[in-house]
Formats: sequence, C-alpha cells, structure tokens
Amino acid sequence: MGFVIASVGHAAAVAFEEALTPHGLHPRHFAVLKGLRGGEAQSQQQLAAALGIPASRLVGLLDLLVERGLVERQDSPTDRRVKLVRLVEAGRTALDELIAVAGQSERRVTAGLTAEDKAELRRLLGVVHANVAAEAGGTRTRVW
Amino acid sequence: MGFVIASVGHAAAVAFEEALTPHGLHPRHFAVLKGLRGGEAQSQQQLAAALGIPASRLVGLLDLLVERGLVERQDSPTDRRVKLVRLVEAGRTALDELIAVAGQSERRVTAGLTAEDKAELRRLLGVVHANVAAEAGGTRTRVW
DNA sequence: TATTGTTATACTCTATAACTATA
DNA sequence: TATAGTTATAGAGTATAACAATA
Repeated sequence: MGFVIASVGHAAAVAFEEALTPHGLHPRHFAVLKGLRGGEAQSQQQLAAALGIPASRLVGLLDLLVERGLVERQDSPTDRRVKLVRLVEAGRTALDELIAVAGQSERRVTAGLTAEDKAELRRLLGVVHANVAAEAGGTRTRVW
Repeated sequence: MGFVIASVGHAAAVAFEEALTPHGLHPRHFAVLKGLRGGEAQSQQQLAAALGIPASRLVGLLDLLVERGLVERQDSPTDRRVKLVRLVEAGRTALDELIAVAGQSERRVTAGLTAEDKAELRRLLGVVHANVAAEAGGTRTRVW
C-alpha cells in the first residue's frame, strides 16, 4: 500500500511536471510564484525560509523567473544588502495560467472519481498523512 | 490533490527507507532481493531487465548484497560471460525479515484505517493510477 | 560482430562553505 | 561581527559510453 501511494504520487508529480514543461517551468518555479502570490515584496531570505529551501537554491529559481519577466528584484530602500522580490503583472497572469494548468492536470488525475470519491480519498490520505507525519518526526518531507 | 498524493507518497517512501536503515539496506536492495525471490538463478541482464534498471546500476547493488552474504554470483556452466545470481539461504531469511519490516511500516502508515477504508483507498488509488499511467504513456515511472 | 559484466565518464541536483557588500 | 545575496565547491545519484572477456 505504501508503495502504491508512493508510486501513484510520483506519477502524479511527473504528470504535473510534464504539464508545466510547455511553459518552460518546473514545479519548483510554480512553488516560488505561489510563495509570492500575496503580493507583498519580501526578501529572498524570507521567501527561502517560507519555502523551506536554502537561500542559495532560491537564487537560480528567481534568476529564471526574472529573466522571464515574471518577477522583479528591487533594492530595499532601508537595507542595501537586501533585495525585495515580488510578482510583476506578467507574473501574476502567468501564475493564474499555471494554476489553471494545475487544475487541468488535477482533473485528469482524478478523472472517473465522483465528488464523494474525491472527498473520501482526501479523508483517507489525510489519515495516512497524519500517520507518516507522526512517524517522520522532524524530518523534512518536501516533495520538490 | 495530486500534490497531496505525491507528498504522502514521498513521506511513505521515506518512512520505509528509514525502517530499512537499521538493516543497512535501501529500498533498492529490497527490490533486488524480491526480484530474486523465485529462487531460480538468473543472469544480471535478466534481473536488470526485470527490475527495469540499467545492468550497470545493478552491479553495485549486487556487490553489497554479495558482501553481506545474502546473494551469490556463480559462473554459468554454459556461457562463461554470464554470472548467474541467486539468493543464498541467509538472503532468503533476510528477505523474510525485510518483508516483515515492510509489513510493520505498512501497518504504521495505515494505522487508524478500517479494512473497508483500506479497500476503498486501494480502489481509489487504482483509478488514479490508471489515469496517470494513461497520461504518462510510455514514460518510465519507477519510484526507486 | 554481438553480448556479458564491469568500470569510466559525464551530467544533474543539491547542500554547505566561501565570498562581497553592506550593516 | 553579523547578515544579505551570490558563487564556488563538493557530494550523491544516475545514465551512457567505453572496456575486456567470451560467444
């Protein structure tokens, strides 16, 4: 059972990754964009901490998003070491599109399931999630 | 939902991996041992193909299992290029233990679920699995 | 020539450790 | 001294290509 969940989960992740490929992005970038969704500019340190990744790893992800014109880095007016990062208008549009892509991928993944099925699946996975979370203790369980 | 499945699946995989750690093995080795469960000696090529991994990758996995005295390589009597691989008695014992470990991990993961819950979860995951399998086309979806 | 097991090479991904510029 | 962003370094993991022995 654990293997089945892991296998299906992996396949679902791959499916989403492939759905993002035409957009030239990876789920990681999607996660970064979602982290900026609020709209308030934040430092890279803050964002990295919120995403649970090293700041050094965020650099490259932001580089691509900036290059694509989805995100902008601006110097902090109060601390010249800090760069404030935020979504630009095109980034907000792109994020909306990517959310739609995620929704489509979601519908393909859950095709053939009734609303009750989905609710039940969510409930059952919730139980399993609680079990494995308790098991893992403080272990990081980021997927991307 | 796809994210939830992926996340839970990843956590379940990590949990199993950790359950195997005290035994000094990785899920990959468990998979290799299971591939040899039948008892018939097979060539490394056959085994690698059955596991869906490159033969070059199997070498290191077998090296460790041989070093542990769980598996033996013997020269083929009919083809001197071939090495026939099979479980040794200690390997069979170890495999039984590891299967028990997997069962314990399984029970922890599914704690709090009734038999009906488990059956339902299996059914729902089966549907999702069929969906993502169809999606993936020929894409490999090995987990380990 | 082709195939078996093996080793070497190259590539990806990642975390940690430097590094610079500020504070 | 300490912190921000960045870059460099090093390690794990893996697939592919090369290799020697044999068919």
